[in-house]
Amino acid sequence: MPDAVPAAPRWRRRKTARPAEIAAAALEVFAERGFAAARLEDVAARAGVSKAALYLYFATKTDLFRAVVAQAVSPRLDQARLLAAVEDQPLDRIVPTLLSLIAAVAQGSHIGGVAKMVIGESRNFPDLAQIWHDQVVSQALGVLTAVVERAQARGEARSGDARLYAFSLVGPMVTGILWREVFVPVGGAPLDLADLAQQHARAVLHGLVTPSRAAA
Amino acid sequence: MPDAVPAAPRWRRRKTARPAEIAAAALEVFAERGFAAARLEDVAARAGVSKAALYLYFATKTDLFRAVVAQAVSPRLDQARLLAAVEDQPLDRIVPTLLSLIAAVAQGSHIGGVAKMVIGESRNFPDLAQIWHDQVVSQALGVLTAVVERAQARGEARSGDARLYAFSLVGPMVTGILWREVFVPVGGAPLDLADLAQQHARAVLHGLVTPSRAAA
DNA sequence: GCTATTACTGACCCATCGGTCATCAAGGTC
DNA sequence: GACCTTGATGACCGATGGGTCAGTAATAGC
Repeated sequence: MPDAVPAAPRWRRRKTARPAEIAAAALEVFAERGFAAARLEDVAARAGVSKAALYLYFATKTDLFRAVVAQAVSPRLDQARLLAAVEDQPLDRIVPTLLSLIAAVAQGSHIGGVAKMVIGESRNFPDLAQIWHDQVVSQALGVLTAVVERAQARGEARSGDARLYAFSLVGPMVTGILWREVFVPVGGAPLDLADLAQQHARAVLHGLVTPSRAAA
Repeated sequence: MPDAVPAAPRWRRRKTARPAEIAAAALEVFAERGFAAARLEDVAARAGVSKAALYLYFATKTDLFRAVVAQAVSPRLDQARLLAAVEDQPLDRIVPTLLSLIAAVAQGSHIGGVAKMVIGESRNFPDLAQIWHDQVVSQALGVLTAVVERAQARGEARSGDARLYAFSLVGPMVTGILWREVFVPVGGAPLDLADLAQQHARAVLHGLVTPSRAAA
């Protein structure tokens, strides 16, 4: 035999890369199984690392969970602020834009999975539900409420509770996102969020009832 | 001392009453903690029975879970059929009725909790998500889709994908129910489902944009 | 009352999984 | 190339909680 082949080392030291990799793996596992049912062994395996290595970067399973949610939240925050910036356009121009953006964000991220997980574990981790509420849901709802109020002030939108109207606007998107997350994997009919955004925007803005018959 | 007081027996034999009581207790615990984090000991305690007694009526924790969901589902099924019966009224009469009914049902039952639990455990118990889909969500969505299609056939509703319109109709209610379940306990602003039903009905039917400006 | 039946319990077993630790080896430094 | 720091590991511990079972006491039948 020739000189021993310099076999690939059994592992490498990658202090900076690890945390993000672990958090990403954890996101997947938590989103699939929920917090309680997720096994750290699985997270470790998916991150290509031993279970003990997790504890070099995260003190407890709960801390890891928090980190994962926080990581999933912060990029969305920026997006929410971006939304807020667009505000001063007529209602029937801004609403389709906002809803389409929600659709796009939902498709290009793991928000659905995180939402599912936060919903499922909300009683066990109230502080997490709170973070999610304060930093994501409440923000988004606030932006929409403000948009509606502004439109009302301009006499452009029907009077009524602006916050409830915000529910009218996002509700179908939220439901659609959860639908895809929960029911499509078990045989539910697929759902195109972009189509939903488009059509729902038209519906809430101008009404489902055909104009000829409308009589508020 | 006089004759021994005939102390209340330490427990009673109540073969027929137990299963329902256990299922009710389990509903509460599962809805609070989710499946994995729920302890059978807690279920037993809340049912006023020992843990071992659970196994006289349910073979495994999973079976108990199934029973709970099934029990929560079947009454709703009837309600769904009832909905379907009302169908042939003008859209702007039937929609407020349906949405208000959803609000009432949500307030008078544990549907919210069950939904939360099914969402959270959907990957761990796909068959449960399926049951819930087939027997509740899909039914309800079907009723709404049919209502919309009928209205479209009468030229009463705007054209478009009837199923997506069904999302436009229920989405805000679903979101509201989850809001109450998840965020209100951690400081989210309270939400009146009846108000939401009322106002949302007006919004989707006749449009958020003030009639004078409307121009589909 | 006496007995047979069985609903119910308390104490136990043991698999799973979060968390720890002694040890190893990658790789920077001189 | 020798040494040291430290990222990483595998084998382990202990608690938790699902599930079991021999025994106990409520009650139906006579």
